[in-house]
Amino acid sequence: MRFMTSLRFIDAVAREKSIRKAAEKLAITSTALNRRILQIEDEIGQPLFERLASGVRLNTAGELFVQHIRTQQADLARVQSQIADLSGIRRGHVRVASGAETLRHFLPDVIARYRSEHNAVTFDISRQHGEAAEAALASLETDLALIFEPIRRSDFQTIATTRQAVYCCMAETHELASFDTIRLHHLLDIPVILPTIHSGIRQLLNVGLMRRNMQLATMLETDSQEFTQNYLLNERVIGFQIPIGLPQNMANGQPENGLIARPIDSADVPQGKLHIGHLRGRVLPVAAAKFMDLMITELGERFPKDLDQ
Amino acid sequence: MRFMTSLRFIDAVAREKSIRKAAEKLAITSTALNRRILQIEDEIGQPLFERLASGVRLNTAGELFVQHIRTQQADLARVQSQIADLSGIRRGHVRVASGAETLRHFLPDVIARYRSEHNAVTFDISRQHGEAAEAALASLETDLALIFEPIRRSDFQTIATTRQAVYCCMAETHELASFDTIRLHHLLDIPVILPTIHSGIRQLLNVGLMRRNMQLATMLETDSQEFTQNYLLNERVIGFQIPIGLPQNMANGQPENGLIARPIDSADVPQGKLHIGHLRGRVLPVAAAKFMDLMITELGERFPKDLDQ
DNA sequence: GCAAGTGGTGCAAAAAACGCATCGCTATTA
DNA sequence: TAATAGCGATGCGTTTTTTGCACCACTTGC
Repeated sequence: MRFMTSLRFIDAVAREKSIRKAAEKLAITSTALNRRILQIEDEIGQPLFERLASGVRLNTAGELFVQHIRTQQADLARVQSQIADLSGIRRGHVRVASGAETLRHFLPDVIARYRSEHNAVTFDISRQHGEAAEAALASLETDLALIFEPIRRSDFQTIATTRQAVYCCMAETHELASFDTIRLHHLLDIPVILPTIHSGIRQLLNVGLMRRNMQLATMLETDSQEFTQNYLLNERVIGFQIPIGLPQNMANGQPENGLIARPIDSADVPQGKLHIGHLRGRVLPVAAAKFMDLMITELGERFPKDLDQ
Repeated sequence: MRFMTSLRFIDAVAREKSIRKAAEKLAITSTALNRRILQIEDEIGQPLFERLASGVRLNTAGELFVQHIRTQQADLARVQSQIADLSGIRRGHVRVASGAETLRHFLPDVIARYRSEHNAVTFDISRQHGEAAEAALASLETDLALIFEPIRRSDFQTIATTRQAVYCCMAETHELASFDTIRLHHLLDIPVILPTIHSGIRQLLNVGLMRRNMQLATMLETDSQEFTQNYLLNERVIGFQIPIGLPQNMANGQPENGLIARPIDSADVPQGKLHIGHLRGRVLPVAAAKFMDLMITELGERFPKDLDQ
């Protein structure tokens, strides 16, 4: 899109906060980039950047203008997507921001299912905790977000939610594997691996622990699910997960690969909601909108009783 | 705005339905314009226009793209307006579509009042009946519309209304000038000048006449208020107007320049509403938003009892 | 006080846009 | 049916714009 070039350049400079750095990324010389910016500023009638010794920074006018550029880019993408949709083949690009929970099973499954019908559509999946995902929606860096509790910003528009209880994961030989439901007091003195405070799971656990004035024997804190799952096989520790992050068999209580999952009683730790949504007021590109529909369908199939639309 | 050139050109071709005609308006050769369009179509990956022997016409993709261009232009205007507003001087351009009623006294007064404070703001005032004004809002050719009954489209967002009774205008020597309020049956066999069917006044009159199963002695039908006002001095005919279209003295029942106005009893002809509004969902440029505020203020001063917000 | 950054500028080369002349096509008109 | 007028598309030489190089003026950090 030739007519977008100058605008893309300004966006890049705003992100890099430096003309020379942006020029390098854009594979042109800093002088050409500099002059494009001066030209736009001249046309606007006011500077968009403050010049600092260490680079540049958007001024108020620049903030307004860059916001315009980003909404404009997003709208152009939507229009292109709709136009591509006219010609039969669904073409397009979908950007999803999500917490780690959905990355292992849910998103791969849904994307495979979607691409089996529309293989011209491409994806960007970025792993981000809730707050960052909401910011990415607002700056139009992503189209859709999956956020597991809590929703912070009012400009996040939830399209569907599904209730998810917190599960304990452990080796199938673990002493707690014999319970159908885990109570918090069962976990006293049992070493646990906790997700970091950015995770909704951790925040729900904290609510339950505060209520009971309890503390867990935290042996390790990590954002890595891969680490947690693998470590559980080596030691008699407990990890935490929500059903959507588990293989379907494990979510149903059966063991898999030596691991087993058991829900925590919802009287001890409240259930949370996984939100699927987008930026309020945005019209999504066709591909993104259809992909969201499919995610909701898939959620309905996996958790028929717990889906809210 | 150099980066908008290609987009403006496409918009122009879409409006003219001809590359050569658009080129003439844009003061370039048809060949240059033709190549810009081919280039954009190439970048989009699909044609935007159907080529006919008599010119070009937007195809479906083109409709989508041109709609994008227009919203983009409107949003850019808003951003420019906000940026200009940052530097203290309010600068900008306001486009108003209105029926004839407000053109004689109300709009000139309000614009003069506005420009006495913000003389860098410029205006486009286009006279259009309700339906066309709503279409102009939807295609982003105008920012604000003043429409006197009825509102047809659901994407028109009313911000304020004021009730307006239909008045009879006549020479002050006219036999009906002695009544404080005119009843429809007074008008039997008295020659009248009617506004055309596009006018809200005409439509309200029709409602009253239908109810009473009456017909007026229509001597002439015209959209021109200038004609009507001047003709009333020459013959014993009646014209129709709403208060906002009258000098304030006449609206208060006093004669002016040999003419006088008397309201029709609202039991005979229902009162109508003058709507001030814009396209639903649009964020107006600063100048337009402030101008709308001032119009509403002015309405409140002129018709303190009849304003709804 | 020097080195390593930054954004800005003069000038020549490269690239893009433009205007002219002309083609091929279609609908209208004689 | 043949001539004509109007349309968009294209080849080519010219003009305008954009780019890259070399360099300046300036600030920051050591």
